Amino acid sequence: MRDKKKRASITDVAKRAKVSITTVSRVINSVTTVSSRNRAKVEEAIAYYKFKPNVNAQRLATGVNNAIGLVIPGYPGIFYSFYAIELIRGVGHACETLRLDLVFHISNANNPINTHNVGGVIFADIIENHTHVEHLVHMGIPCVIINNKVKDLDVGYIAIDNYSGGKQAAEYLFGLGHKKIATITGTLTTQAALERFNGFKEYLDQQGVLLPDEYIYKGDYSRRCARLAAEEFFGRQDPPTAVFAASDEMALELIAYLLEQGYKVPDDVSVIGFDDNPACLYGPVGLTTIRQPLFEMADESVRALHAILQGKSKKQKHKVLIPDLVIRESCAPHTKA
Amino acid sequence: MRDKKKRASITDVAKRAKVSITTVSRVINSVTTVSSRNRAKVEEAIAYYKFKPNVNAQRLATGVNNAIGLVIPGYPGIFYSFYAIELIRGVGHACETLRLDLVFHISNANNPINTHNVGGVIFADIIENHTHVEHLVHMGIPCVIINNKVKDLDVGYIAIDNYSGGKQAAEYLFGLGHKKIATITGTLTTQAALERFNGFKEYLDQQGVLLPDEYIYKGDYSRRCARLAAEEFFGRQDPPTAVFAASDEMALELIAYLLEQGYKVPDDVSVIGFDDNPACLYGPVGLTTIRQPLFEMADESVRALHAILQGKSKKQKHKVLIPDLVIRESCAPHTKA
DNA sequence: CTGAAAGCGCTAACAA
DNA sequence: TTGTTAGCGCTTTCAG
Repeated sequence: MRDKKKRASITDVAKRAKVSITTVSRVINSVTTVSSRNRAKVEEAIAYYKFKPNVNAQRLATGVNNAIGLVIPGYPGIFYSFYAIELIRGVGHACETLRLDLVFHISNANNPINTHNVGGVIFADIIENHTHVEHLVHMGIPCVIINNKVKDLDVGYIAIDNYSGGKQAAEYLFGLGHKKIATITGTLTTQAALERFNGFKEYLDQQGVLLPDEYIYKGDYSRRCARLAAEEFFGRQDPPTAVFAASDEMALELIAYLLEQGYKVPDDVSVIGFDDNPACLYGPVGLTTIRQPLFEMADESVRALHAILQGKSKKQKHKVLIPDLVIRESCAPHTKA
Repeated sequence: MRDKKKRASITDVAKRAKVSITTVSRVINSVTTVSSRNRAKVEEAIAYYKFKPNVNAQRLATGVNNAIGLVIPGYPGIFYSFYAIELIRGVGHACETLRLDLVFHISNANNPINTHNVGGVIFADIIENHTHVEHLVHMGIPCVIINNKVKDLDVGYIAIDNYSGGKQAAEYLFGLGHKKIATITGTLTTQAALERFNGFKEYLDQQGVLLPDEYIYKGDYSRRCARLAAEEFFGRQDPPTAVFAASDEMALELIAYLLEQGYKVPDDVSVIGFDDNPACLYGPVGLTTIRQPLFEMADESVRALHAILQGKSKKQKHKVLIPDLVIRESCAPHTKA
């Protein structure tokens, strides 16, 4: 809408302070070459009008755009995942401290989003969005992808080594003497979940431990699927003695099921999760898990983009963080037979 | 940053199409008075350059700003609440369909946020932000507050009747024959949690049911506090037979505790929540709760703001939705003694 | 149906 | 240290 009572412009301020608009611009932008006398006058006028520079005009004039877009995949349930929440939190926080505008986009395959008017874009994930990223790259808009090592495009990425994470989980369980190990995977169409699973499976393979199909439940990070997996694993005659869940949420639901059924955790069944979701700290059993530094990843990605926007960096940053094992109480050595 | 390879501008398109920029502007804005011949030429040129109009220039020229800000209070844990997530989801969704830019702000008392460059602002809550809202109102920026009936400022609000919600919970439990009823409240510094508590308490008062201090745990919506409350309520010699938790999350943690301790839900203890958080559908016991239409509230608030931005509406909208009881399995009639 | 020209509010040479 | 001036990319009268 047109502002009824137009907001004061730089011209109004300049008039009242009896200086040129350039001088006003200078004090707005903290340029030092302004006499303290003039500065005072300008500041008075700014205060008088409660003047705020028009950001659109600034952006148009400078060509710099201090806004970044965050694209979150829009599939149902995404907002209930620790993953997405941590990223939003991390990106939001970083933007607030760097004084960047955060423009939020929920992507949706059939409703291509408009990430114009931002200086750069962060993708929380790249599912269904590859062509979108391509397009932005083509337009010269810098992109940073979180948790997906995109090598075929000129974009930055900040990921974690999911393969290592899965492997660490397997290693820990195996080291505890478990042989009958099951897993509930994440959404295997994502690179992250797939690598996590591969790291897990391949380590076990190398140790000569069989991971039969009945011990693999292809999940989607939801509590619901964790319960279904639990029913499947522990409904059969030869249940596993340890389970690796690809997210803490799933691990928690699994533990809840186990306790309901009268199993003891970790005495009867060891459970290891993935994420290090603090919401899982207050459950009945402290959850052993693989810590994924989501918040830091988000933070890093904003900083990477910021560096590019400021022209401080010209090349895209690629970074892979290593997740680590957090031992609490949900896993125990396998003793029986 | 300055774009290295500058994006094509309207001038480039005009040149290639051999028309004036005015004509290009017309096709961009779907003005009908353009010959189909010219339209075709312009469209070709637009496609050729993959031209996107510069939003800053558009906003500067028209004075309309199709971006809205969403302010989320920044206290720890906010991002783990169903409340905030639903609002973000709802606002995000509405913005996507209305083609508004959503600028996301995490407010923080000591770091006043910059909600400039938006046409209007939605506050997910108003804690610590009253002066901020005041300031925006003064600047002529329309604001809509969610879940807080602000009457002393010219702002819109979309809220739910929390008093009624609390009352309904009490009514249901009382109707089931319970007399020893406890409650875990939300953060009582918020209007919403306070009204919810008042509705609950006053109904019980009216029925002559005592709500002693030992049966009131002042919580903060976290699972952690729910567990502490549970330990307090059920650690004493005279535990309640029913509990109203001001959020489903807390109700769920309470139930988890109860099951761990060998209580049966709802046979030994009835539990009612608040929210209708779908994440609570897959627990061991279907949760009876008071449904709070957060998503709709968010949606409504965006539409209200949008109407104002479009000039279709001039007066601020005030709306109070009524929450409703959703009966599942976590409450049972009180039979004993 | 089309185009020339005047801004929108601000920044950034360039002069003074 | 200051001001003049020319844009940034687009919309919008207003003539034609």
